[in-house]
Amino acid sequence: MRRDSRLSRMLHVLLHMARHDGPMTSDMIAGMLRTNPVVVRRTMAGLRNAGYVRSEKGHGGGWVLACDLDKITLLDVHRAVGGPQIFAIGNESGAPHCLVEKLVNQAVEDALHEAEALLIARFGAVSLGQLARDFDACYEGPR
Amino acid sequence: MRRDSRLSRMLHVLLHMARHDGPMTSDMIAGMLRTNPVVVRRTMAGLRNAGYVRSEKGHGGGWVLACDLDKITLLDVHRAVGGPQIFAIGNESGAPHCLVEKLVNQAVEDALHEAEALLIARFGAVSLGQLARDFDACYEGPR
DNA sequence: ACATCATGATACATGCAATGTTACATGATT
DNA sequence: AATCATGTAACATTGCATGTATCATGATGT
Repeated sequence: MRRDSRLSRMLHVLLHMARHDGPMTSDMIAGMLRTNPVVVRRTMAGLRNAGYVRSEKGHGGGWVLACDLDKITLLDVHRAVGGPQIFAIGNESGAPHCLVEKLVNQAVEDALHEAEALLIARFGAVSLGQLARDFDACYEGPR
Repeated sequence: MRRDSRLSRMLHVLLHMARHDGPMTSDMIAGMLRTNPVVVRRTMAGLRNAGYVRSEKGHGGGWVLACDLDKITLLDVHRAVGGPQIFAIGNESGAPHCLVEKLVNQAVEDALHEAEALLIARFGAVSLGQLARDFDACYEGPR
């Protein structure tokens, strides 16, 4: 399976939207992401449903931010794009009949759950506003 | 993508091998895992290369443990089956041209690396010997 | 020797989910 | 009315684990 990059992509887009006057079209965004405008609309539909962006049709239309970047965390975006499976490894699907399998699955899942909890906590602790300020601090030089 | 269950499957097999006298054939193991003997040989080849099991051909042949379960951790097995990608999410493949993208990728990767480090540590801290003893304690009743 | 059993190895098929692509409908602006 | 942009549906592509078929190789038992 290919790696799911929707989170990164949407973070990338949202930061650019914050630094851009007026709406951005799906074509512009697709150019930035080196992909197809349909992929952009499909993915950003989740952000719109969550209330983070709005979209307008017609001349001068496109995508605009609908809330403060400080109100959005990485976790929010992760969930807005569908909250996909985090891990590529895991147990077989069905409930195990075998007691050994049960214990083994539990051991693996326990570790995965711990790692997931840490990841979710980290994602929840970083806001897009903070990322935007980090960017300014890094690339626009000190004042 | 389907979830990679080679780690769980191999742990399951190794614990059964420890509780089984004599070699186990790929057919027996395939029955336990509800899969195909070719899949078993393919996956267990990694364990053999790592020295955790041996395989013998012909009558009375099959798979046998080649070392103490206390010497094998979940991490060892994870690596022996190929040390596959842990996460289903991540950044786009190529190196980013855009500075915003660079920063965003870094933020996501930092969180992923932390979670991965925790998972690897947890996997490395659990031995198959310990799992076997846990099993006995749980399912064979107290003495 | 010879039949049988089991692994080793190769080649190809399948399933699944994100991604890519095409096509057309809908609504807003000029 | 023409143009622009999104919304949606349908289908193709890709990557990877898994499933499957087939034959070669080596070990064991008669």
